Amino acid sequence: MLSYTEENYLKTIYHLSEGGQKSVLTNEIAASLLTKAATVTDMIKKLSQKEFITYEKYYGVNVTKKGKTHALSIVRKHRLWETFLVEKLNFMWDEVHDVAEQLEHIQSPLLIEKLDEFLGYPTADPHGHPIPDKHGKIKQEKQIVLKDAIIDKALTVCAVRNGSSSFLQYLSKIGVSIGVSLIVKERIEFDGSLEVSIQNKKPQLISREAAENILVKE
Amino acid sequence: MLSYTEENYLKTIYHLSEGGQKSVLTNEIAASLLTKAATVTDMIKKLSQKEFITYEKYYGVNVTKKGKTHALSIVRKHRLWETFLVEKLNFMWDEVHDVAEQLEHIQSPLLIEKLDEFLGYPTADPHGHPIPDKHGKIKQEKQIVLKDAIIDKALTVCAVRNGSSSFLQYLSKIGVSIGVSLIVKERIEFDGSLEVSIQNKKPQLISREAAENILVKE
DNA sequence: ATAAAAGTTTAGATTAATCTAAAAAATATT
DNA sequence: AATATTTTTTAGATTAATCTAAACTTTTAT
Ligand SMILES: [Mn+2]
Ligand SMILES: [Mn+2]
Ligand SMILES: [Mn+2]
Ligand SMILES: [Mn+2]
Repeated sequence: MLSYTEENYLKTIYHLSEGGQKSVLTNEIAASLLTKAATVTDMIKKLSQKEFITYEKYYGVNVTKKGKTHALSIVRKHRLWETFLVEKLNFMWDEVHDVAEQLEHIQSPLLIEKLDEFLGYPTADPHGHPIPDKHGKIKQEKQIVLKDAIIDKALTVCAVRNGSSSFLQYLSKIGVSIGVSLIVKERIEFDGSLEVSIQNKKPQLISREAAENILVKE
Repeated sequence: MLSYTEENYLKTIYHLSEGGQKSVLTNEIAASLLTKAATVTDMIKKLSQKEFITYEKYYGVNVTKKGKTHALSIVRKHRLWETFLVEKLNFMWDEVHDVAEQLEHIQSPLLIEKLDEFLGYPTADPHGHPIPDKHGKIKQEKQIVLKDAIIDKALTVCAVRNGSSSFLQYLSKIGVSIGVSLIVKERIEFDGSLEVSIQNKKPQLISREAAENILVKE
């Protein structure tokens, strides 16, 4: 139905549209995919012609119902594969993204059904991101950005917003992973960094930058 | 290094060159890949330019050392994935080929290392085909085509030569799978079909066509 | 309200993979 | 040995994905 490349564009557009209801702009897509605006314009035309997105010239694109369904199936595959790599093959959580980027394009509904079953129908991937079920339904927990958390309240890490190796390796180093308990002890006015106790250990500083990329629940 | 398409051509050329030492001809490749001779000629030029094969105009191609190494790594991936699908995800042996055809192109040496370990370093895939190790070494058992087997000798099925669903489903139906014991009771002169006892049960007829596609050992 | 800047689209090329039809070479047949 | 047949290659198109440069629209700043 869609080529490998078209799928990557659709998934990216879907992710850029998540949350806000503004249209997704050509340059945003180009930046995400490390490609050029002219290339994006061409692809946009193709995807809108196929009715995965709607497109208003100069004003950006929106994902259609059909587009969202397909995008969610790609996201589902990506996250199930990431889960497989970590749970079954003992990958580190910072090693899985690039491989899943390829595996998400494998076409076989039976494979995904059976993989899901083999993994015990997981609802979140190794980064805490929700895995859509086979109908595209996402079980979303209420989560807060660590940066905005209340002082002295017991929190649990539930996801990361950034899947880069450097960030994930940094988190591993300071002892942060999904499910770990945190308490914010102090917010430093000057640079927005936080003093955080991880698993009730001696508080340590986490930069504002990092705190913006850690999601927690109460 | 090689595109998805180039890998498919290289693997096909490698398989066509297995056994014999004759050059592989343009039309053979075209037939295997359901493509046209003109397309094959172009691809041959590309692969020989990259030194995966040598090419003598009008006389066909041969796989180089470098080409064989790469082809074996694709075959290794294909067969490891097939093994995974059957052993871990409970696919039937006739359902795995098309998915493995896609999975064999995933690029990640780490993934294959870990998959191999997860599967316990298997030496044969669900069809009895040998899985090259990470150095490309194949552990090949001596095997006989059932058609040529000696009458009344105890045999064990070790591989199939044809991976088509229809053939594999037929085999499942008559109770033939890898490891099953067979005894050829009689060879029918007229059409070359064989009367075979499967797992010591009442002998039944197997066509010459089928007997040419079953490999056994003593 | 203009003019400048920023963002987007169009025009024109390029590369990979494919095809059909024509030309060329090798093989088989008389 | 000459001719016919088969096989292979070349020539010329097409489609997908990409790029640069130029043209056009929208937004921002004077
Ligand atoms: Mn991808
Ligand atoms: Mn993830
Ligand atoms: Mn393949
Ligand atoms: Mn196989």
